[in-house]
Amino acid sequence: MNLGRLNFDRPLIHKIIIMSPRTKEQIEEIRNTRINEIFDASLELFAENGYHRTSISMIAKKAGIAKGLIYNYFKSKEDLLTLLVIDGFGDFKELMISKYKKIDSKEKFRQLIDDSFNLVMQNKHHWRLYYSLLLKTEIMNLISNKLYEMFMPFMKSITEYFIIKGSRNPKTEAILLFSAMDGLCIGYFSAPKIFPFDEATKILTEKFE
Amino acid sequence: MNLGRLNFDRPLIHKIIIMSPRTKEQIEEIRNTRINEIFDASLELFAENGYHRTSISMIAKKAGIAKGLIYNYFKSKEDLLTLLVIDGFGDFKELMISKYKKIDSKEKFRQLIDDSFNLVMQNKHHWRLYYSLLLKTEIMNLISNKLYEMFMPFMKSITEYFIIKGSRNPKTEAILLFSAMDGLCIGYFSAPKIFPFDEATKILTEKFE
Amino acid sequence: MNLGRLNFDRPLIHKIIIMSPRTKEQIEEIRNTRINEIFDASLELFAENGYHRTSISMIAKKAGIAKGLIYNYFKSKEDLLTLLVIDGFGDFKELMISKYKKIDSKEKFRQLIDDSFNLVMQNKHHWRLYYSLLLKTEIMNLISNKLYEMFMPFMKSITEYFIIKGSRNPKTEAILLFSAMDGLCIGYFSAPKIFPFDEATKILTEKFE
Amino acid sequence: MNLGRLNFDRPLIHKIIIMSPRTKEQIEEIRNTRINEIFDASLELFAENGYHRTSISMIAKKAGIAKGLIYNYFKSKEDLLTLLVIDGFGDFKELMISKYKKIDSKEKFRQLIDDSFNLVMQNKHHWRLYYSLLLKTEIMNLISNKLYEMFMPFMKSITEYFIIKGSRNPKTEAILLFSAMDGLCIGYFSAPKIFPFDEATKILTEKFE
DNA sequence: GATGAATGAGCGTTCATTCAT
DNA sequence: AATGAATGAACGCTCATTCAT
Repeated sequence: MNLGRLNFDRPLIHKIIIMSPRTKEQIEEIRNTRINEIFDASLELFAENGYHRTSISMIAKKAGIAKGLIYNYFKSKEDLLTLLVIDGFGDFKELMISKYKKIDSKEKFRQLIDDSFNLVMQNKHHWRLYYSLLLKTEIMNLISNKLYEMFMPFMKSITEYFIIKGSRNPKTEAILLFSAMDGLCIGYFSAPKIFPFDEATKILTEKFE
Repeated sequence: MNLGRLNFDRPLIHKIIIMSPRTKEQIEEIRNTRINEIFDASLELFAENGYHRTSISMIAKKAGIAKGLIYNYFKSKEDLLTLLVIDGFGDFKELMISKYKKIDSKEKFRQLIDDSFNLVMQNKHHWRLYYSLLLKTEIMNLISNKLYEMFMPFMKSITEYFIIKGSRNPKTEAILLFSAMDGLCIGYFSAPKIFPFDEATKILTEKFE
Repeated sequence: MNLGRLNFDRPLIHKIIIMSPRTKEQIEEIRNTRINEIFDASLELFAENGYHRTSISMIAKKAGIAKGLIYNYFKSKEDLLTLLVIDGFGDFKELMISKYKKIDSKEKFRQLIDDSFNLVMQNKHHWRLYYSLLLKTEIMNLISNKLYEMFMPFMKSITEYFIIKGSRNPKTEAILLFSAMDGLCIGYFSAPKIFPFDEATKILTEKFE
Repeated sequence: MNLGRLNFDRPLIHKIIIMSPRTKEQIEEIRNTRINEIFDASLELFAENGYHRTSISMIAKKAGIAKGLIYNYFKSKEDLLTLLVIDGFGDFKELMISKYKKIDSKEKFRQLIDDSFNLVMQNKHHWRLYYSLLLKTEIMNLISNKLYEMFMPFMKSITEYFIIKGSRNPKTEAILLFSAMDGLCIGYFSAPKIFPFDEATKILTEKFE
């Protein structure tokens, strides 16, 4: 036996099977999926029961995850709420920017009102939640900046339309229209089965166009 | 007899008190006073902090009574809430019955709208609370009968006025007006310092009168 | 039948058996009893397991009460801890004030040291707890004022004794003595079965007297 | 052959990576580096916030590694703690063995005390941590053997010195000195800004030399 | 070796409600 | 009628630890 032929310092060449950690992209994808699952579960529960009567446990159960995981993605229940609300305005914001920067005809005005109400009806959970928070000062303070950013384009376009129309007080008339639309949505959400939503929106449009 | 053996410090198991006689009326009066004290305290605290952030302890402290006593008058916190809300509509109901059974002129219509908004402004706490509950299904279910009783006279008078005016869809137009008024009030409560409430109500009246 | 003879307005005389609410004294007594029960349970558990490893549940269970009740008496777990620690210094404070305002002989100095160590041995739980907190900055900040008030008389008397003895640096020597005593106690608590506490305190006294 | 039918985007179940060969030494080196990074991060955080208020996440973040990796090197958080404490005594142990096996003069005794305190001041984080654990029975049980091994040479040398000096109870006097030193260090760590550490250590030395 | 998403037990705390007095 | 001590379920949240990758 000649041990001298063996070189113990020579690096051993292995083939090592290594479970690589997930790539950043994979993690990003997981996170997005999870966040959306949490959003979906929260939105439904908040809209159904209200914020205070919905517990983190309920959300976790509905989303099919462990309670603690929610805190990997959101700092607190309140943080989840505000991000959820803001997230829900995405479509509205986009619509305003892409289509209604300028309203120069009665026809376009009608379309704006119509599209707005349609968006609400397509995202009922979100808008119901939003309206249920309108009088919660502490929540509104947290998202008022975002709300301003969201609704200002709408208000601006409407106001300009009323100026063109020759309104005596275009700004206030825009606020009134806005409030009336809110009132209709709230009325609808308060009693969806019996509220004559479509007819009422039609009359509203006629009164302001 | 050895009085020394009697322990006068021994606690009395029951204290039997011979009450100064109270008539049923006196008792009723005490109850009403207490209930109003509890209502006042609750209303203020609910308006300030919201329902969930107001505890029974806080209400008791503010009303100057013991926690347990509240349960002599109300079955539960929710029961207190619903009775409180209903109680606050008293003025509105009375006004509708006494003054606006029949609206037969533009002038009277204007007065109705004006008086309604004034009532809201005079009982801000109550109306703020009411609006904050509008989308809480479980609360609304409990008081919907009372609400119907309260608002139906108003709706009826308005609808009749719109019929007289020749509206194509008087009932829906009444609902729209009603919703718009709610929207204005909610808008006002949401941002009382900057909301152009008086101007907006004026324009609203003009649009519907 | 002559109903006219009945006076329905005449107040009805009842004997009403009323369960009177507890008197203030009774309540005060209950509260003191409860507080002491909580103190006893906490002291033992904190001394045994440390502050962080002792949960409010454990304290409640040991005290034989419901978890929530602890919060009727203490604002928080930290509040309980600080009040508990301060409470435990009562004897020491009293001893210093009543007996050791002035130390004018070697004999009295010996007695002071002896009495101090005896107090520690008589309230082992308290002193063990205190020493276990010495390096917890956030706790010490909360009670440092009380500690100052507690130990200053001791330090003052000792310092004066060292001045009389002609020490070059009486204040620092007092601090050294104080620290050495702490060191002995900590050493004892760290290994009570094998630490030669009595012999060590004797030598300590000889070195400083 | 139809390559088009192969889905190259299909995620690989395992990624088999052929590692560049690593010698055992290299692996060992990596491990030591990691362990020291974890030690450094832990020591600082424990000293800053205490053991219970420092989470594994915080340590991982500070050490710049992933949470899970810590469990490759330590069985548990408590395991990390004990190994960290023991590791920190290295200098002290070495000093005792190399320089103070025999103390045969007042001069050398003074040097020992001085060097000991200097070591503490040079490794404040470590010693503060050690003292904060002195009364945690469950931790001390885990490291008592190591502590014995660490401090016994010190105790032995001191005891022998006191024997030479003709002390009546050299062993207990050594324990007393040891405890007093601990007391001084704890006093210093408890209030580093105002504690007269240097003066106190000088007086201590004089009393025992 | 390295990652960080995921778990779930357990924490301190709150509070509507009960009940002996 | 009135008191407030007492309860205990439930809450939001933390974190040591695991494990698929």
